[in-house]
Amino acid sequence: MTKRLDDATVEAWKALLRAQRLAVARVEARLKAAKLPQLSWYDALWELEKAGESGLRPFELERAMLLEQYNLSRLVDRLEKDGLVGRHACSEDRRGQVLKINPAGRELRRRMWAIYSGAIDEAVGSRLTNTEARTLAALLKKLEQGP
Amino acid sequence: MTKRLDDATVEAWKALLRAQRLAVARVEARLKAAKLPQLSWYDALWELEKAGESGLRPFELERAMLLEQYNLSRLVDRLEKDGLVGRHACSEDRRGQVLKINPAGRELRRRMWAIYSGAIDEAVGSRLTNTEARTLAALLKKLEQGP
DNA sequence: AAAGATTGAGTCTTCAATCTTT
DNA sequence: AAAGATTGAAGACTCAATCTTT
Repeated sequence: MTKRLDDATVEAWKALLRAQRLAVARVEARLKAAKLPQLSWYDALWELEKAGESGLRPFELERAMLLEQYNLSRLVDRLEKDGLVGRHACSEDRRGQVLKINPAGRELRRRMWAIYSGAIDEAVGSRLTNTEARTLAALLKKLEQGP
Repeated sequence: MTKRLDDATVEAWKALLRAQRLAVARVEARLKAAKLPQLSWYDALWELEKAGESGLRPFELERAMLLEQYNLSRLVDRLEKDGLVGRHACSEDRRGQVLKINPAGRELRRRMWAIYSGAIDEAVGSRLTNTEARTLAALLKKLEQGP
């Protein structure tokens, strides 16, 4: 099935790039104004907090966040240096590690959410009705499907 | 007007981040496999090609592309170093310049489009009906509105 | 003072190579 | 050989400071 690239597709592509960049810029600006770190830190801390006591292997976090291996490795370096997460030996597989969030990491994530949630509402919630937001989410999820 | 952050909004936000990252990664991977440069090069070349003989001032291109000034300055450095665009003196305002695309820039943009268009179709077109694509574009455009 | 544009230094990302364990 | 993870070097981005012209 080789469909010709049509106008509606190009419009959707362009709008996707623009809207995401703008929305992320608005949210990041709010975090920065509150002297808080970037979104990627929030994502990592939140995944680790959800994982709880058992923590996550780097490759699991990597997949959850859609990051490259080396990229995650460096993000964890920074989080660890700031005492937000810990790298622990992995008993099942001696190649690997287990990442766990520290109390300071939970605390920072909480402070970030206070700002982040308001920023999401401003960037998305205030611009769409509830129904529109649901429709948008459903359409975007269709784009995530493989391959 | 302080609306409570609702579930639909959060879902839309998360889907926006994920879908855009995935789609851009897919498209960039295709360009890279064809040994072609990044999307930002395409955008800049296309804006300059549309502008034609009169070219664009850096600040105009900057606004069209949603880039910071310093960021654009460096992108233009790279395009210029590769002989794709030229910086010309501006007669109206001696602080400024005029950017114009070169023949080599037009040629590269054409070669990029051959890959890029197929990649957009794969990342977006093949996953949505025509109607869905139109709906998605319309909803995303609502997110672009000020302030 | 404000607008157009650039730059040095620092941070983050990417590429390719590496190391260890499976 | 393949999977988990890291690293040096190079590329791109960000911040704050700078320079010129308006």
